[in-house]
Amino acid sequence: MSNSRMTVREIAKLAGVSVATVSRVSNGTGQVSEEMRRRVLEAIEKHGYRPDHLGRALAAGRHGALGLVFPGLSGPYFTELIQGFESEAVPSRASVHILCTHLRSDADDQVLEMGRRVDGVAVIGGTISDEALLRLATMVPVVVVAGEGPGDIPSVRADNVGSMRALTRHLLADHDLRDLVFVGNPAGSPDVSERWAAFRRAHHDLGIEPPAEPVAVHMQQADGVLAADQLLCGDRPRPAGVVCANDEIALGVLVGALGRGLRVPQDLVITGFDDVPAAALVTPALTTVRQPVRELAAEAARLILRAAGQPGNTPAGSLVLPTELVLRGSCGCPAPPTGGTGR
Amino acid sequence: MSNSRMTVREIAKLAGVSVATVSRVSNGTGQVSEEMRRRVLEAIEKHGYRPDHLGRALAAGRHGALGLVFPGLSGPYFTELIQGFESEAVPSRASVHILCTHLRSDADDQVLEMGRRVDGVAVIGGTISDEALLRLATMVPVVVVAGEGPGDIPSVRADNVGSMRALTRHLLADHDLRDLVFVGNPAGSPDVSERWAAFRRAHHDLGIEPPAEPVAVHMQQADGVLAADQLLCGDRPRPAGVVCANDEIALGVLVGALGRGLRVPQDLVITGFDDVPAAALVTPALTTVRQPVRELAAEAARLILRAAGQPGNTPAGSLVLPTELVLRGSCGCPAPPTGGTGR
DNA sequence: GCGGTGACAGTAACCGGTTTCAGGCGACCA
DNA sequence: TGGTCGCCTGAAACCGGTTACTGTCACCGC
Repeated sequence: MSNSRMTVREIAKLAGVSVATVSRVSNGTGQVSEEMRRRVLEAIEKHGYRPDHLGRALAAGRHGALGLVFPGLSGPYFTELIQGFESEAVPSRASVHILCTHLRSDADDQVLEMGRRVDGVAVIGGTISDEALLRLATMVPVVVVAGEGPGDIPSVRADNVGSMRALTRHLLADHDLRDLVFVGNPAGSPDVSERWAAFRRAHHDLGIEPPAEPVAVHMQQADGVLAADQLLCGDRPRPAGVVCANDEIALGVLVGALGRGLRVPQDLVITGFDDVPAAALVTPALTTVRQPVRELAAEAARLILRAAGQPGNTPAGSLVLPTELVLRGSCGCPAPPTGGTGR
Repeated sequence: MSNSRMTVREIAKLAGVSVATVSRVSNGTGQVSEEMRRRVLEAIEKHGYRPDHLGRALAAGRHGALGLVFPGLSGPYFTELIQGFESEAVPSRASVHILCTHLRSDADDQVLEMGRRVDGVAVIGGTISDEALLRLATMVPVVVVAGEGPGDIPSVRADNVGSMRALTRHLLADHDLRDLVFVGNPAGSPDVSERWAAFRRAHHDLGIEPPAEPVAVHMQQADGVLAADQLLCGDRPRPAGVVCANDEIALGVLVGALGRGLRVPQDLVITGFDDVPAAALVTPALTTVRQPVRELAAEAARLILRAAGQPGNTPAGSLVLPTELVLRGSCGCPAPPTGGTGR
């Protein structure tokens, strides 16, 4: 195998056949005699020929690629998302292009540029403007993940409302807690926005006045530690429970609380959202909501692949995947049977 | 703007000019009279024409894309890596293809396939076989990140040895600790392998016998919790210090230790590696080694872009970025001035 | 008036594949 | 022996851009 900068025409010449035959052999399409096939394969093998993706894609009118757009990478949620998406795309021989719009002002343009390089795009909710989303959708199939798209752009998301409402109700009714705070920034993502709304709703359901404002922080563990600083430091009365927008924040709050010598759940109840691996393992184990993140992304990839495969370019309707309330020790529920992993 | 499935030739016909003129206008190259330019721009605007990336790339003989290959996504380290890489690629109008080989048996093939779709690839050390790496390098410029490549494949990595040796020496000599354990799997990645070797080396430097085996776990927080279970649970004598292969493991161990009522650093010293944001914020703050992960990845992207820009396809030599020992409370050093963030 | 020059536009080749279509050829049948 | 049919092969068109090259025309100086 020499240089791989061989073209069909060169291989054809070397094998003494036509380019059509080389193409047929390398794709396994059409009828080719044994003798021809042997000659072609020999030449291909000898020179390490591999057809160029660009030529192939151009002829096929298909890029063989999917795009994934997200605001920024933070924590297990996004890594799960990426892996779920990727694991669905790769077996379909589609490569995965990522675009991380994080704080970039020209995000919309970059997304549109991506639209010319892939066969379909999954956009995490709240990442780009509705206008850009709509324009993108005129170019390629688009799916919004964890959020809702404008127009009839389909979406794939988890059931935030049901579980968060159940979780909050559990704290308020079953554990008879008052003075809950919500940690997370509703303006930061559609998911958090829904969770905050459901948190308030659960209060109203029971005729309890919810807090007026959330503790608006970002979504990483460090932000949870900061929130703990803010909530537990000195002067203000300590809340009875901290309902966090995700597990990472919750783990940060947990570390902050334990580091201050507080006992969880006796002195402070903490809950998360996502059920990341660490949630089951910390002491006390974290009460949270299990969300099928990987599946969510895989479903998005499937939708796009299906739509890209058809001429009609129309991804089918939206999808809401179920979530599951996971009660563990950090809300005051008895810890599971033994200190088992629960993984 | 109607459908974007317009071609140069259609636009040319609509504007009453030749394709060459359309191309010149849309690229801003060559000389075009004001009148022609106006007509073309009008047609482009009216029909929402955007040149197809495939045709362009084919003509240019360049994909306009870089690849990034990693074993699996876990934690802040990889998210930083991706973001660093991406933030360098995007301004150069290169899209980023990712490939997550995680447990896939056909990883080598998939990497070679990627080699036909991009202008260059960065591979995280220890992700694919040396053979695949060498073949990949015959197709496109390749850089190994956090590890060493076979042959003359260039690499970009952080100085693991110097800092880990200094850190271990600090624990042994300055804090006079014995019975240190190392948590991390040297076989899992070149980075950990170097850190484990440096940990042992520091022992030998001082004539102290290092532990024969590391506590081999993966690199996530949950794995740290598991390691804590294993190390602190009951029967065996508790080690004096736990040197972790990264901060996530360390945070897991910390949570595990605090959850058991141990005091850190009085009862147990814990150190990490990476200096993730949470490291400075937990109580006690984590002694660790700061590693410029984002810069590492950005440097890799720059190397590849440079090599891809030249015909010679030869990325220049390797690069070792400096790291920095960060002493905080978890090793027994006095906590920094106040509880400040140190971020 | 003529040759030279510079600005601009268009034709056609090219990038590297796939695929249509037409034709050659042997087998088989009447 | 002539006619069909089916299998195989190759020439050429095509995918959607870019660009080398050719040509036209106006304007300039001598």
